[in-house]
Amino acid sequence: MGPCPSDSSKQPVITAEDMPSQAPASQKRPNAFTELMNARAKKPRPSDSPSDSPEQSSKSTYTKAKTAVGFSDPRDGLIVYIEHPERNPDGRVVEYDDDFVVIRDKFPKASVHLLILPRDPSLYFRHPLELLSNDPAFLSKIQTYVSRLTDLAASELRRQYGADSASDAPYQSALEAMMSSPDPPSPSARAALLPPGRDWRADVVAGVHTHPSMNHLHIHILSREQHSPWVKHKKHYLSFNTSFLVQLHEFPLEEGSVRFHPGKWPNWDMTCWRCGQNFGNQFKKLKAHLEEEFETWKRE
Amino acid sequence: MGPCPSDSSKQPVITAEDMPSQAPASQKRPNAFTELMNARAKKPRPSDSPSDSPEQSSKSTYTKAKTAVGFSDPRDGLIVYIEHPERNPDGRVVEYDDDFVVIRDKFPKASVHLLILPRDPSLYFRHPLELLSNDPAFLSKIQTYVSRLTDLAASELRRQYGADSASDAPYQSALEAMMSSPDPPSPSARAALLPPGRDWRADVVAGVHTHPSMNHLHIHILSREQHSPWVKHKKHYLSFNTSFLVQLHEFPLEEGSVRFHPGKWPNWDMTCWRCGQNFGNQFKKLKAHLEEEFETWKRE
DNA sequence: TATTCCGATAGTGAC
DNA sequence: GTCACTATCGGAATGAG
Repeated sequence: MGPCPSDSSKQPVITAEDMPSQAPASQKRPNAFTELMNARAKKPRPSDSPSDSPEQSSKSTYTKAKTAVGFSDPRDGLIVYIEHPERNPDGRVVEYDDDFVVIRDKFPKASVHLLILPRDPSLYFRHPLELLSNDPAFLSKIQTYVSRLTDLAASELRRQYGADSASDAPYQSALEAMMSSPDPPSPSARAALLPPGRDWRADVVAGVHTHPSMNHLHIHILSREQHSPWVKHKKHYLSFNTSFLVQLHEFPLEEGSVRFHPGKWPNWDMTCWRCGQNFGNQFKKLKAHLEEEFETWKRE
Repeated sequence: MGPCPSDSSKQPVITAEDMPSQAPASQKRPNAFTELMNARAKKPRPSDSPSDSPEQSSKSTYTKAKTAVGFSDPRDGLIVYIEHPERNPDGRVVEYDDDFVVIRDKFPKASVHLLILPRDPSLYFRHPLELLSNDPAFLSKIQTYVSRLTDLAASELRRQYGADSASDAPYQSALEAMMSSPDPPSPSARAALLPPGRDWRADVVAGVHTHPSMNHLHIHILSREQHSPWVKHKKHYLSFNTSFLVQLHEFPLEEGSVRFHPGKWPNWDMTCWRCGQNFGNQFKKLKAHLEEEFETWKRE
């Protein structure tokens, strides 16, 4: 196989072989991981028996109540993943268990963009800043997920851009040599034998929006380069590149923090995440600039 | 010849036969009139000798000075008609003499839209409200032109829409009978022999903009129906359908009149000139409504 | 602060 | 207050049968 052109290499083709060993994927059925990342298959969650979940009926009641009054609200679009990850709607489910579903964002704002969806109905409509600031146990669980999913996102960045990256070249060439050797090591043994290469984790951010527009609680994990056709207007960009995004490592917020009330944040200037250049309200110019920064960034 | 579809009958095809006798066109070389309305030919003005006009050289100097500093200002776009009507630029010249040039507006905002352009360079940049309020002799000359050109515009409306008009039917049928008689009367004798038909003059307005955007003094004469693809946005419509247009019959304004300072007129609501319906800022809806009103209006 | 469509609004550059 | 082009900003609908 020759190198892929950059604009045709975005299909997730992660395999179990590509999974970095530092990702404790074994906690969460790594096969489901990688197969779901491929949008090919999913596995029923072990506890998905029809009778064991009282929330299941109440959730259905809730959904029906919403549709009974009229039309469905597009802001409720995440509920189908939360209630029926086993259906793998739109092929977006990456993994799930009793507590969380992880999906690829339907309108990704970066090369990698995952959402963590808590499944506990009592958490659906909690304000993310309040919850993550006041529920240490929940925060801790999320941090565990985020750490592991950051590795997943980093490996996906490596898959997409490793061949273009100068600083990843040692890893890439060592991997190629290893895989073409007569007796390749097992996947779990590989990482320890490879040079570190580029730290793709540094390009992954996780956090929540101060005022989410999708109704159900969700945590974003995405790469920071913001190279995506779905970044279409100012608020798309600002919502991931200002304090409107509260990153996981910033929690818990102190009570009464100004972060709870960002004011007229859509009026803030847009500044390049990489070089800091200020583009004011000129979104198109920012987009053109991001295209240039992307080309430089991926070659780092 | 069968009846023309309404959307293909806009080409000016006025002939000398069509000129209403009440238009004192003979004062202004009616042949030039009609031929220029056809955008086919023009005649040099009698006084256009190279040496008899000191303004001519000063005007050329002015033009050169403007172009010398760089590019020409599109707001000076009327100067070519004023200085060189004999060239009949773009075929838009309707008539001219030593004092005025009459052209068809390059971006007509109605079925008929003429401009009167005074040729005296000392008047070019006079404020139209001030000039028409304080120079009775000038106002009088303009009124004479406007009266005659209103007749011309009315005859053009008759040409375009007479066949569709219920109230013009007596005129139209009498004209047809007259022209198919064995011995048709001369053009100048016809009007006295025809019934009046529809009063198309009532649909013609004349006036000036309080803050013209074209630099050289110009007076508008146009039909009021505002049916034109060049009416493209709110200010186009408001500028002819509010007190921002000062009609000729309103002059002279009293000194200190509020008409000199219309304030934030582009924020005013748009209301239908015919039925008074208020469209606020909804230009597209107004446009659709004007289309309906046009169909009714022309059939009156 | 979900997308999408449509339209109103605003700034620019023309030459 | 020209036109024409681009882009920004703003509201409203948004499904399913």
